[in-house]
Amino acid sequence: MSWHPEHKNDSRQRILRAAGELFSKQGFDQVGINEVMQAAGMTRGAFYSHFNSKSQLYSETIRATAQRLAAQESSLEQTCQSYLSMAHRNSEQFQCPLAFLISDVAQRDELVRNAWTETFRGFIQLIQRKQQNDTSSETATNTAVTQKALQTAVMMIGGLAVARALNDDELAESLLASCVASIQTNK
Amino acid sequence: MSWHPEHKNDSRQRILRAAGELFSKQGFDQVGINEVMQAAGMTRGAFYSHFNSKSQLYSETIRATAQRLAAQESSLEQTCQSYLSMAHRNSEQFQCPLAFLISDVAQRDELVRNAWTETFRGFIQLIQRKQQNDTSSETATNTAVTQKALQTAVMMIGGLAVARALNDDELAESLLASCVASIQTNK
DNA sequence: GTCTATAATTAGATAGAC
DNA sequence: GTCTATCTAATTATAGAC
Repeated sequence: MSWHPEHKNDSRQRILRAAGELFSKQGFDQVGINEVMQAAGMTRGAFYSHFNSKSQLYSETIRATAQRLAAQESSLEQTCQSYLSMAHRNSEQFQCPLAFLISDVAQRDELVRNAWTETFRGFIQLIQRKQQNDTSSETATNTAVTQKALQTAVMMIGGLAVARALNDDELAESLLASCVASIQTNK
Repeated sequence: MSWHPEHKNDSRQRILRAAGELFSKQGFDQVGINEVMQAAGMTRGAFYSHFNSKSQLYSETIRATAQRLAAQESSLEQTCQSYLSMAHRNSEQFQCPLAFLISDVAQRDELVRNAWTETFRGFIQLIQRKQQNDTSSETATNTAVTQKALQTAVMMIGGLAVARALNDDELAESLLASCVASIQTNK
């Protein structure tokens, strides 16, 4: 079973995917290494030949999940609507770690917080690129562009995080719609 | 020491205050009952004559902390600026549970999620009252007023939560400023 | 009402066989 | 590289003395 050099990387990717889903759904502390490894089709003992610690798994999970999500290219309007949707809020897979782990991350070590912060920076750059595509020729200053991107990012990440915390589907749905409207007005 | 009928309530309030600070700072799972009780000046065994479970403590902590914060009356502009400040982000006390526990809450039981959701509803009503005080005579529809309040709430809660997650003080500070500007423009 | 002592469970991490 | 077995430490919750 361990003959091919690809095998180790396959196992690693399975672990990262399983961790991405479980951490987003249940939070870092409530998910054990045992649970992650079983979801990845292995047992506890195999974990430490892939990662040094549970904390390292966390930081790499944030980066890997975000990369997977950023790979989907589309306009700002399309991105916002699918990001701020009930489908994303209720999804078992493909949840954005910036929103689903936002308050969880603040309590962790430097490794994890750096991963989240750098992922956020990438998110801002992505939004800036999309906003510049929408408005063809632009006279706005650099700081104004950055400020608008920060506002859009907060509305997206914050809106999804609030919708996820709310125990009321109707309220969550109208809140998400209000966030989409806010971004389109501010465009 | 347990002669006065006020004594039990005093102990309870000390537990709720200690839990409010510790949960916001470190998250629910990373704080033990032992730690909470020591911060409140008691030992582990006394906990269960005040609360039935750790989860019940969590839900009551959210309500109690939010009530304490909502007691401060001021204009929307003042409220936003102190809410979206580095002082609030870095505070050891008086952190808003809506922001500091936002992704933590989504994973908990009904008791906790109901407490957060009802606190959020109170927050929306508070914002609506303040927004109506600012604009004297208003022709806006009810749904438009609610939508604006939801957007303001997401910008406040989301902005503070993102600033707290960021491992970069400068970026956090300019992000908070962008959120304040967004709310003032949308007013 | 608060204490000390303890029960019962679970976690992250390591050791060594294959 | 993955397995089983185990170490050590921490947790929530309970029992019973004062």
